[in-house]
Amino acid sequence: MMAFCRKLLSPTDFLPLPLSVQNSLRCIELNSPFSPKGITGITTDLIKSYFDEGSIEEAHSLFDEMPHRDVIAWTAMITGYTSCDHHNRAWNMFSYMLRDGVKPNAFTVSSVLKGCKELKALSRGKLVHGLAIKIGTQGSSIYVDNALVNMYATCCDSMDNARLVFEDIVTKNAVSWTTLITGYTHRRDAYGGLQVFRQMFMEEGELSPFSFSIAISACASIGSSNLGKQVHAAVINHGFESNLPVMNSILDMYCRCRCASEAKQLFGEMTQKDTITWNTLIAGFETLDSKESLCIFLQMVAEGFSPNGFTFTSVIAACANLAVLYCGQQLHGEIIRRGFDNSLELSNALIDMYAKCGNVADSHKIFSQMSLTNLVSWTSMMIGYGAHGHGKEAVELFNEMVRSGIKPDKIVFMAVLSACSHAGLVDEGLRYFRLMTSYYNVAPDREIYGCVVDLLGRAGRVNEAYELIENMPFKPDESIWVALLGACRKHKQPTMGKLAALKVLDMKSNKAGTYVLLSNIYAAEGNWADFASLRKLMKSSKNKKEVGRSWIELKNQVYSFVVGDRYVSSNEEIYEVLKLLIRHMKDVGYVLDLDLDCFVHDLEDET
DNA sequence: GTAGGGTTAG
Repeated sequence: MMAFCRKLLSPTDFLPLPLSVQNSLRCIELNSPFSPKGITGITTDLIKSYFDEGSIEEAHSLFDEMPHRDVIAWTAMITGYTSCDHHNRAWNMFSYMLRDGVKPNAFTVSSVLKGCKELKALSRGKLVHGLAIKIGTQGSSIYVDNALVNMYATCCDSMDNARLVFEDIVTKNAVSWTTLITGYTHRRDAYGGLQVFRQMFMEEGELSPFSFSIAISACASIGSSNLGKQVHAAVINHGFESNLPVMNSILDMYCRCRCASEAKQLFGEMTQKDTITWNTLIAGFETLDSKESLCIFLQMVAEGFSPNGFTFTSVIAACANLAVLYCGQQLHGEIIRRGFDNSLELSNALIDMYAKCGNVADSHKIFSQMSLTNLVSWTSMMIGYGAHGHGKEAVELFNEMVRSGIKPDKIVFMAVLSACSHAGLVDEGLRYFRLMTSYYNVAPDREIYGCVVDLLGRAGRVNEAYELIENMPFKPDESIWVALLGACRKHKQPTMGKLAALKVLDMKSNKAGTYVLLSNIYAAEGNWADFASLRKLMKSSKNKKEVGRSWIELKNQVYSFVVGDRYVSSNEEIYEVLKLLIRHMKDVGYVLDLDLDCFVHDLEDET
C-alpha cells in the first residue's frame, strides 16, 4: 500500500504527465494523507484523467496496481475504454468485474450498453438487459432505459424491442425522444422518425435542440423541403433559432432538398456561423452549382475561417464536376501545405478529381501513395480507369482489391461493369455480373441491371440486352429503356430502337430527346405519316430537347457553350483552340456522326 | 471518483 502511494506521489512523474493528471496529483498533495475521497476515489479520478488524455496503457497499469477496486473504479475503466473505442476491452473489463463479484450499478450498466451499441452486439446487449432487470436498474434509472433504447435502436432487427423499452419508460426525457427518433432516422426510416417527433409534441414530451436537428436531418434524407419547412417553423416557434447545430442542420436540409435560394437566404440571415456552417453550404452547392461552391469557399477564406478536411473534400469534388484541372491542382497544393494530404476521404476525392479532369495517371499516383485505402479509394480509381477506357486496368484493380481482403459492394460492381462496358470487354463484364451473386453474394439491383444493359447495348448486342430487361426481377424503369434506346441509335437498330422509344414514352416521360430519336427512326424508314404526327405532338407539347452543353478551360477560366453559340464564336482564342481540337480529333481518326446529329439540331432550330 | 441524444464526405 505504501509503495503504491509512493508511486502515485513521486514528484518525478509530474513533468511528462498530462495537465489534468498533474492537477489530480496536486489535489492528492493537498489532501494527502487525509483525503476525503479516499485513495480509491483519487486513483479513479486519475484513471479518468488518463483516459481523457488518451493514455490508455497508463490508466490500465494504474488500475492493475489498485489494491482495492470498487464499482466506481471498474465503471471508470469500462467508460474509459468505451470513450477510446476499445469496446472489446470494455466488455472484458465488465466480465472481470462480474467474476470478481463486484455488483454493477446503473452507471456500469448504461456504460456497458453503450459499448454493445457501438459494436452492434445485440446478444451481448440482451444479456445486459437481463442483468439490468435482475438488479433492478431498468425502470429506475432513466440512463439505463435510454441506453437500452439506444442499443436496441442501433442493432439490426431490434427496432421493435427499442420501441417496447421506450413505451415502458414512465417519465420519458428529451434524451429518450431523441434516441428513438435517431434510431429510426439512422436506419433510413425517416418517416418513422418523424412520426415519433410528432408523437413527442402530442404527448408534450420534453423538447430539446437535439431532437429538432435529427428531425430536420430526417426531412433532408427524404428530400422533403415541405416537411423540412414545417420543422424549420417549429424551430422558430420554440426558440431554438439560436442553436447553431440546429441551424446548420436546417441549412443542410435546404441544400439536400435542392432549395438553393432558401439555403443562400438562411445562410445570409445566420448571425452565428462556424466551420460546419460554411462546410455545409460548400458541400451543398458542390452538387447544386459547383462554380458557386468554389466562390463560397473563397468567401470563407476571405472572412478568416480556416478550411478543414471536409471543406477541401467538397471543393475538390467541385473541381472534379467542373473538370477544372488547374484549380484542382492549386487546391491540392494548398491541401499539402496545410497537412491534410494524409486524409483518406480527401485522397479519395483527389483520385476522382484528377480522373475527371482527364489526368488518370495522377489519380493512380495518389492512389499508390496512400498508406490507408478503403472501398471508396478502389472504386474511385476503377471509375477513373473505366471513364478513360482502361477496362483491363479496372478489372485488374478489382482482383487486387479482393486479394487485399476488401469485400466488394454494389457500387464497385457498377464501376467494374461500366469499365468493361466502355472498353468493350463484354464477356469479362458478364462474368463479373454472374460472379456478383454466385461468389460475392452481392444482390444486383435495378442499377446493376442498367449497367449490364449498357454493357450489351454498347457492344451492339441489343437483342440480348432486351432479353435481359424482359427477364430481370424488377420492373424496368425509364433509364433502362433510355440505355437500350441509346444503344439502338449508336448501332443503327431501328426496330428495337422504336420499341425502346415507345417504352420510354409509355412511362409518360416527356423527354424531348426520345421524341427526336423516334422521329429520326420513322424518317429513316420512310414512315412520314408517323414522323409528321410525332413532330406535331412535339410542337404542341412545347417539348424541347435539353441542349447539350460543352465547356473548355482556358487561362484559368471556364467557358461553357452550346452548338452555334455566338458568345464563344466571338472569342477568337477559344475558337482557335476548338478548331485545333477538331483537327486533332480528325487526325486520330474520329469521324463526326453528322447524319443523326444534324437532324437533331435541325429539329431543335424548328421547335 | 463512474453514465446519455443532434449538424458537413464514392
